[in-house]
Amino acid sequence: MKQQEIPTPFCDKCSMENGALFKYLNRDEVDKINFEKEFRQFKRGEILYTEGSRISGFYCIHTGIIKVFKTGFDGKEQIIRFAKPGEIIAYRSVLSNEVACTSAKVIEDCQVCFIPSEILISLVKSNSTYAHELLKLACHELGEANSFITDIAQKTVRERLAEILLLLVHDFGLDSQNFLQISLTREELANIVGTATESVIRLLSEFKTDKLVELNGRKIRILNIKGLEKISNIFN
Amino acid sequence: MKQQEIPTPFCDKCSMENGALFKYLNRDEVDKINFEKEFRQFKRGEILYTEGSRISGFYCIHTGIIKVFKTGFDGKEQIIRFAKPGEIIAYRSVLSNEVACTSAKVIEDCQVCFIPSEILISLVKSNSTYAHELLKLACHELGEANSFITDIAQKTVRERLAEILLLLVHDFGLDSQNFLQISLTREELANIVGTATESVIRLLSEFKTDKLVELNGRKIRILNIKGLEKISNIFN
DNA sequence: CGGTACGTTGAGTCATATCAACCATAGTGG
DNA sequence: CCACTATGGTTGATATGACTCAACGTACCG
Repeated sequence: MKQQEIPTPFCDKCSMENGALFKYLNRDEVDKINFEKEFRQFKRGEILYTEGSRISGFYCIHTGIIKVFKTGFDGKEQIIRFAKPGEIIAYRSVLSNEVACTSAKVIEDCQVCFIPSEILISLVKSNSTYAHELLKLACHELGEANSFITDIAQKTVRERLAEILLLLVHDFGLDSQNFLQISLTREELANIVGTATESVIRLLSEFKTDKLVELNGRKIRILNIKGLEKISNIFN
Repeated sequence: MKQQEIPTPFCDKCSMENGALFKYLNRDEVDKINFEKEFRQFKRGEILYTEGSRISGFYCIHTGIIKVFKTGFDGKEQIIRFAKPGEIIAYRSVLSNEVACTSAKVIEDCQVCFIPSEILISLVKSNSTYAHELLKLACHELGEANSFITDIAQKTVRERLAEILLLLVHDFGLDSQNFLQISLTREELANIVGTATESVIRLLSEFKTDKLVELNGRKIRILNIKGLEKISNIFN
């Protein structure tokens, strides 16, 4: 009953256009996914899966934003990445057949499709172009992880914060008034940068005095991209 | 001529046994690799490839140890991982078709096989089991990268150094007298941990006073694994 | 024998974490 | 409707881990 209230998203459309990953599937394969997939909705704060659990499928994001994070030994979150519409999460665990190495929590209410592991595995086996695309995706993420490691190991908190702001601009964009199109708590920002909440607050307000950003609670307006680039030492 | 002086390694043997990756290939595929591959030798300090360059193939390590690292914007190395016999490097760039995001430098004299990109790509296309294994490898490395990010972001240098020592024990083992089977400069250790050389020196000598290790130049003798585990807060 | 690379130690500095207090906001329940 | 509580944001004071700089020791190498 409930399923009729919620219009099931045009997943084949979503798949073919949004997610670069699905455009290599043929009609039959897309039909199979559409048949097997399960549509789900989550609200901010809800958890899709947690670190250490065994995963029975992966998620394709239709709307909303999800944060993927690890929990350090003292309980502090380290945000690894964000997933937005068109992207998939949990595929790492499915493909490596390991337990989840991260947890996933909703940042902005989302609609997702849950697709059973076997589908992904069978696609890898039957569609070599698709397998290659998945490899590209995984290898690309690996490259990004390597950069992130180097940054955290070598840059100051100040540099990293500037860099993360730019990364968020790149990934989520700005609205017509240059407000960042993703809204995070200071704590979440700290958990990306890998620092304390108070440090983020202090540095943000420094950026504000330097006319690099404007602050309105969680709304961050980006005033000077060049300035942030300079601070972040972004070009390697 | 020179090639006759150096006995070409039994790469199909090496391939089938050492490298988990190659055991999924059939006779024809192994033959093709053996035909196309190029045997190469490098001495400590030599460079196999550098960050930013386009890669025309990947390397399979037969003997020796190679460090894979990124160069930070101030020229400081961040070691991402070590590659040892049976492992492959540079596959990330080949598969993602991106320029190298790391450099590779010899730590211990090595013999490697260089295998052209096309071979790897064609294997991915023709052998789905192999593609799946590569995916597992990449996804597994991704999981390790995520852990490393969390560690660097949250743990102290002291904790990380202890953890790295344990990781080296795990990956390279101890000899009969409990000496670590890989020899690194203090600077290299620092470049894994993500700290300054002096900090590594100071912490190592603290570990020594605490009877956790014994130091003999680059030879490190591990005396108390449990103690190091305790310091490293290793169990997440 | 001088040169080069590596290792060690000490002293001083600074960025960042920690601790604590306080304010703002919104949701809850009596 | 108002106190109540929880959550998040901010600021200040203080502590300290880790970096930097500098000097010096050591070992190997041609």
